Amino acid sequence: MYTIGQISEMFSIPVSTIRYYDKEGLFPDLERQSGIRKFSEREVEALRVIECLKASGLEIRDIKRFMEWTTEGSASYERRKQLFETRKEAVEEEINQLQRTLDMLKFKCWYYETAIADGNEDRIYEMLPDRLPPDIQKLYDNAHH
Amino acid sequence: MYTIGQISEMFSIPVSTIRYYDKEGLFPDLERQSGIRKFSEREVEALRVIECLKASGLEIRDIKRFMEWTTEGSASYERRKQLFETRKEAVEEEINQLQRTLDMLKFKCWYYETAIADGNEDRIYEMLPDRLPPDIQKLYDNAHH
DNA sequence: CTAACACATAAAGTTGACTTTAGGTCAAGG
DNA sequence: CCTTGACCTAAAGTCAACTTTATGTGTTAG
Repeated sequence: MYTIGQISEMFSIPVSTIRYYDKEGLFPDLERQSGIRKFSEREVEALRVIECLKASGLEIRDIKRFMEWTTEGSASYERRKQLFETRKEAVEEEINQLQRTLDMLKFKCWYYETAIADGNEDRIYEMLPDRLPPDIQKLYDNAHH
Repeated sequence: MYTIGQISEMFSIPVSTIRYYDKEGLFPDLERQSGIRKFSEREVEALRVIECLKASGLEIRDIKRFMEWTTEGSASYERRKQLFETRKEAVEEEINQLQRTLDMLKFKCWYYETAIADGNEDRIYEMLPDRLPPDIQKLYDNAHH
């Protein structure tokens, strides 16, 4: 059993944020001893799931819905699985998007390295849009539509 | 030359958002003809950069600073390159983080597939925390610190 | 005994990135 | 001529996710 302060330490999350999560219903079965929250391993795992679902782009109110499902036992296995499948696809798409962003950033790094070496952007303009060095051309094409 | 409506179409961004970007100073040299904004290829490329920097996690006020640098010509090449290098590292870190999130999600998908097959979570609890199938163990370990 | 801590609440405030609203100009079509 | 549609502005409103503030309780250390 942990206090809110210990959980805060453990996850490097402010105490106020954990109280906020509790207020929003993210710990449906959290116990209390004379008003004081007592966090068990169940809540520790819940917080890991909260961080995961948050990182996947889910909003607090939807995380709350999920946490309510966990109190229904085996009746909600299918819904819970569906949620994780959907989140998995969303994160895969997000990673793809970031990969394209990364290609644009790499292109811009090359762009300014070249501009610094030349003192101007003239030579780059002559190479644009389809006479760039092969590896750079790939980045450029991937990033520009 | 494009009107704000054409740019809105081109990028699938609301007109109000483009006006907001302009108000925030993201198009430092935007021309106007009797009050009406005229977007050139320069602004089209600027908007591509805005989307890229936004996706990299940069805030509007910092994107504004970058756009001001572009009006300084070759004097700011070094600063601009530095910014893209930093953003590149931030996005690489973000992708790593999302990869760990993805491993957690894949683990949870397996978890509920197994729970659905068994009708309960008993067998999973017996495998936790270090007797999981090898490929699943990898996901679990990667996701749990 | 009292001061310092860790805990608690309710309610108000903050932040960033938009979006909406209310009002106005101007050119073209029926 | 008058309505429609695309443009304009300034200012207020929205939303999610916290954070801060003001106030209070209960236990422990000097």
